[in-house]
Amino acid sequence: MTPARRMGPKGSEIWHSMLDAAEQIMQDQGYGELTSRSVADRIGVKQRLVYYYFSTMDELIVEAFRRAAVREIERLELALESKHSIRELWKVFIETTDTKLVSEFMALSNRIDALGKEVKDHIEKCRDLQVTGLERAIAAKGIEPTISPIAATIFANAAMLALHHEAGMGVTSGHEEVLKVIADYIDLHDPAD
Amino acid sequence: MTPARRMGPKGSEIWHSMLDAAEQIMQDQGYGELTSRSVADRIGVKQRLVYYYFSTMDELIVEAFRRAAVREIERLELALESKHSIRELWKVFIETTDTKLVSEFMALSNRIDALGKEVKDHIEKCRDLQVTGLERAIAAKGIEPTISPIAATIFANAAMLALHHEAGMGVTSGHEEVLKVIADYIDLHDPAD
DNA sequence: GTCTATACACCGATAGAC
DNA sequence: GTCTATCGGTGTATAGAC
Repeated sequence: MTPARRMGPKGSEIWHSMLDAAEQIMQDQGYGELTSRSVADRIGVKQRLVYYYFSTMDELIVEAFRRAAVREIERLELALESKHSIRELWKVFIETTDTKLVSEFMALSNRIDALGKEVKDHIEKCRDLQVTGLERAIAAKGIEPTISPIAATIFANAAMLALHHEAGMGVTSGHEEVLKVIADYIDLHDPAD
Repeated sequence: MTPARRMGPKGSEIWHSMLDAAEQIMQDQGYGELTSRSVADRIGVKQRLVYYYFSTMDELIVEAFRRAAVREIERLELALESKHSIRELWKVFIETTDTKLVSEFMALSNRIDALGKEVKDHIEKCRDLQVTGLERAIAAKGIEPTISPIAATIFANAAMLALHHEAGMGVTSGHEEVLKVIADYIDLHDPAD
């Protein structure tokens, strides 16, 4: 056994700022530009320090995902407690999900096995929360759902990702129509008081 | 003006095989592994030759996308001529679209401007063909559509991308339900004889 | 058309001083 | 904790021989 390299504390201020930098780089330039040097440059330290806080770049990436995933679950759980949970769950996704970051992590998960596992777990956790919220709301209002809660969840999330993606490229045809379908679905299953 | 470097002919056999290699590398390993060396290795030539056929790697990537896009348009146009055009259009997407490749090109389009333009044009072209086919089929059968053709097109494509992605990661919950919703939509708007 | 050889930049990761 | 310095590897791209 080679002795473990001396390492910095998880959760410290600089640890967080490195993950912040990593997120920003992936958003702005894609994972191809995410390197120990680009992270260090962005927060004004030397490259060597990145390897004091993370043993490999892959580990940094996995930690960045894990932190972002925890945040998203917290937002979803908060929305679930709301009176208008369907509306709030949808707002969490449409307003706070960073679709660019999502794509980068999904692409990376193909070549970093540890990340693939994290991503899979996270998707399943999110889906459970959303479906549970939808089912509960439907049961409470005593409405017959037009399509199954799980299918509705998948359609809504997939469409939102696509719309964000396309908008980022300058394509917007049909977007209004899609949002209207979703809004109608919400109005039907979670009517305002 | 620096004189243009001597270049190999577009469309030659080896030109195509280089683009084939590029596609395969992106599918298997992601665009991070797409390099002049990996392309050359895969077809058994030396790295230098890639720069005889393409002036930069970005150009190779754009050409790879352009070739794939032309193929997809051809498949869609063929499907449009069919009697059951909705069914056939859907089959083109679900059976022949390589979603992994799509994601890679979409990610790349954020940092290669020339590619971004190509991708935007292609999305719009595909959407037009699909929507036209759907509208025509609906008019021919004299049916009142449940949701607008363009929204249906976007939902279906987005859902298919998401399902493929998730399946690739081992997530399959809710997939059957989504496919059933789409199948029902098709049955309703494009009934078999 | 295809090759050898090479320039130069940048990557991940480590040794070890302060 | 943060640094300087450095290794070996690999990337893009070019010069120029055959």
